[in-house]
Amino acid sequence: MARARSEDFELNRDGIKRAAAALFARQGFPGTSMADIARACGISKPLLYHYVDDKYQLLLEIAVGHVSRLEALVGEVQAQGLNPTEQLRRLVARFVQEYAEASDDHGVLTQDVRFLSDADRNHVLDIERKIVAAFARTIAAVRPGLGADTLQQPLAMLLFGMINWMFTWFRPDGRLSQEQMAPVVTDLFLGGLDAVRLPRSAETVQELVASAGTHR
Amino acid sequence: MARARSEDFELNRDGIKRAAAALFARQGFPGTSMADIARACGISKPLLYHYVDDKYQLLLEIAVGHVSRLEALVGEVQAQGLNPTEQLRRLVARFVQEYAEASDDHGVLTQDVRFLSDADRNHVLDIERKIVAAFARTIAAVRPGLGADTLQQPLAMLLFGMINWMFTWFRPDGRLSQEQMAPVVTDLFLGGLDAVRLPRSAETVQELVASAGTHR
DNA sequence: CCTACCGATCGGTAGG
DNA sequence: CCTACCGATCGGTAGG
Repeated sequence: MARARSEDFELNRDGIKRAAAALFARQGFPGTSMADIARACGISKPLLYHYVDDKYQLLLEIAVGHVSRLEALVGEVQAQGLNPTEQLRRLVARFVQEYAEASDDHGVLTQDVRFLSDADRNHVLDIERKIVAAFARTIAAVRPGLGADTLQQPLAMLLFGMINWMFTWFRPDGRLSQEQMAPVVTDLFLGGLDAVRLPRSAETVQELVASAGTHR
Repeated sequence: MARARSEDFELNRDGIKRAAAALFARQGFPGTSMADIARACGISKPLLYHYVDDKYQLLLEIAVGHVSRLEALVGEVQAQGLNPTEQLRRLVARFVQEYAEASDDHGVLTQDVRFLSDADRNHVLDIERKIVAAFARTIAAVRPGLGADTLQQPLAMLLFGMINWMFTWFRPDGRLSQEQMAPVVTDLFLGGLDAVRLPRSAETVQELVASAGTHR
């Protein structure tokens, strides 16, 4: 029966993608050979090529798959109708959880997107930009007024910095779990939001320097 | 005269290291060939090997050089005798400045340390740990009491997350300069520090779950 | 005529 | 400071 075989094909294909993601995350895309991936799966290289067209396709599917799940996650949280603060808290918690569950995919996304073609990379970056924009809108709703167009995007990136960077140092066997770290991140961010002041624009700084010069 | 040639040798060597850092940062260590580096320097591959022993040596010197400059930076700031808050503000400002000036070295340090040998990587990580410990002590001095041993290290890593991640998205030609972003980061972090609560320890959570189970 | 799968090797290029 | 090369390994595919 053709259907049973097809199921195995997809199952094996998923296993290969998971093995490839683990190796890409550890060794980088150029540092990983198809022979490495085949060895990790316990199959021959020709059999590996039975399941995937080439090495590049693996990278593309891992990156697009992960970023698409993150995009879906944003939609789920938005659909819950929470107030801005609770929505941000929920977004951070869900992202930390997803990163922890798909840490290899996360590593590939943050390290190896540069090896995609321009078109494919832009596709991934477009989805990432949508996600950042959703975070930025939630941040603007939490603290309206303060430099909405200037600061909300950089603030969203600082928040992503904390949670993205977490998975370069975080050890699951440490004293704190991901579930415990997520609220620490959100508390720190929400608490600090009120302390942030809109900096002078670069142009204003230059004007001040210029006018200070005339007073010499 | 041998001395004149030696000066040129070191100058050329520095140029090669800067070119290599730019390529490693862009393409990764395994994705960069010695031919790439020679081409970027406008020299032949054999001449490149006149200046450096091998590809690995370039990676090691770039990583150790950068992390050593960061360590020296910490010492400089500590020697200024500032109060904890001002010391943290100064540390962040100087690190952001150093990252901006040595963005290629920074990219290599954050992406390619994994390709060092165990011994060399541990040497680099030891210096990094000293730097993180210095930040953690300053944070503990700013906000004493709250989970000193449990949270100060993770909080330092969250701070590093914000400034390390900055250089994956920051564009120098954008609306905000590094000089403007540094105080935003520090304000956000210092302002949020008071909002952070010590989470229940993992053990306590497990005890609660276990005792909740007995009440069913 | 299909798939699943092997040992061996292809044309090119890596670091040296 | 060049061309010319090496042992090995790369991503990908041949025949069977």
